[in-house]
Amino acid sequence: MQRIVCHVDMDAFFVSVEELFDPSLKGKPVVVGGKANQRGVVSAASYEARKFGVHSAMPLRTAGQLCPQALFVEGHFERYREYSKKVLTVLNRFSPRVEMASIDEAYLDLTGTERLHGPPMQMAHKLHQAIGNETQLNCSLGVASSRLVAKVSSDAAKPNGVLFVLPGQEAKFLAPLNVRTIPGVGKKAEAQLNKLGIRKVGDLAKLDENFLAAHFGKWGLALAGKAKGADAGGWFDSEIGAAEDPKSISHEHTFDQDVENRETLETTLLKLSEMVAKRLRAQKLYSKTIQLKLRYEDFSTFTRAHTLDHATQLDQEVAGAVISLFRQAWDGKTRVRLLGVHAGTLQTVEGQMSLLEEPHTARLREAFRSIDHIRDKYGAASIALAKTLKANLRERLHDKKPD
DNA sequence: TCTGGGGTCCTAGGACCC
DNA sequence: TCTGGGGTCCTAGGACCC
Repeated sequence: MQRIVCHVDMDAFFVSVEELFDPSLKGKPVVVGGKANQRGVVSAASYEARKFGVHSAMPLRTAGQLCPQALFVEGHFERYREYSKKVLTVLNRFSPRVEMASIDEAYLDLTGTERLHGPPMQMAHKLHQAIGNETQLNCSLGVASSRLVAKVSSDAAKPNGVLFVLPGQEAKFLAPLNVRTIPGVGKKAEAQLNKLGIRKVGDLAKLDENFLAAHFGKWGLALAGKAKGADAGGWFDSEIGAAEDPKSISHEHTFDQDVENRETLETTLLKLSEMVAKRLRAQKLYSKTIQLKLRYEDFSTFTRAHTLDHATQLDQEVAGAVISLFRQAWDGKTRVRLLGVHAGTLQTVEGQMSLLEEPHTARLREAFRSIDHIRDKYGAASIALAKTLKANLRERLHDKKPD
């Protein structure tokens, strides 16, 4: 049976949601991400702001210079998650195989739904209309025989359009587009391909796949397939709607001003550790590898990892590992721009643990579970964990006292 | 222009084991 | 004194995506 994939991409999603909460923003240049003089980048720009050259990932200060009259607003991720769920609810009516690929885009497998919903093009228009009616948001849809081509075509359909690439027409559709439009080809890869005289997807499709494999290895081989419109291995080749467990959970923070005060830095690491551990517990996951991320004032960035002898979801164990990595990594002088805490190698059980430790950590786990509960109910300020944790850690790390 | 925060996947070297 | 081959785990860094 002919595979049919639909990619749904919300138009200027963050901006459009903000407009629903504040209709006075409509029709104006709007930048979501923060104030024009803040550290940070643009999360989303309205089409009016884009006319001035503003685009996402651009530093806010640059956006402020390009378009001083733009309205700069903070992002509200709870709102975006709420609207993302509304979109998903609509999608679920159209196919049993749906997958959110990020907060503002999704894939639907429409293969074999024809008898229920009509031909794919008709169905795509019905879906487009339903999303508009039920969320008050615009989106663009791409329909094709692979995820890859569906994604590229939803982009070509913007704004607020629907585009169907007929089976057999994939290579023809892709040929005139820049290589950069292929997902996975970023700035670096584009430059390397350009150096070889490859600019359009059509140039790529003409090449022998052995040539690409010789130049770019495994990645080049997949690229040869993508140039012809195939999902060609990797993430694109996975089945739609086969939800996978997360591979990592992390939080990071960039300071408004670079920091050299140890107290501030370590308190920040404690907060980040708490946030990470709380999410581990919420998702019933345990992490074996804890990683510190450190970025200095000159933007040089380092990571340092520690693998525990058992997987954990406890604030104290995450924080303990991260603080000790930090004390080994930081010279105590260089000003710090960013700190991050990352939990990797996630599993659903604690796994091996020494028999001596077991009863102790089981009690701790209970304690933290109730703390999470109280926090959810009364807010984070109700329990000042950071302070007590910090005192604990001082003992453990300095005096090497058993707790 | 002065660069967020949350992720995924890939590579490559070294340790260690058989 | 010269030295294989494969597998897995760990660590660090980088490209890329939204």
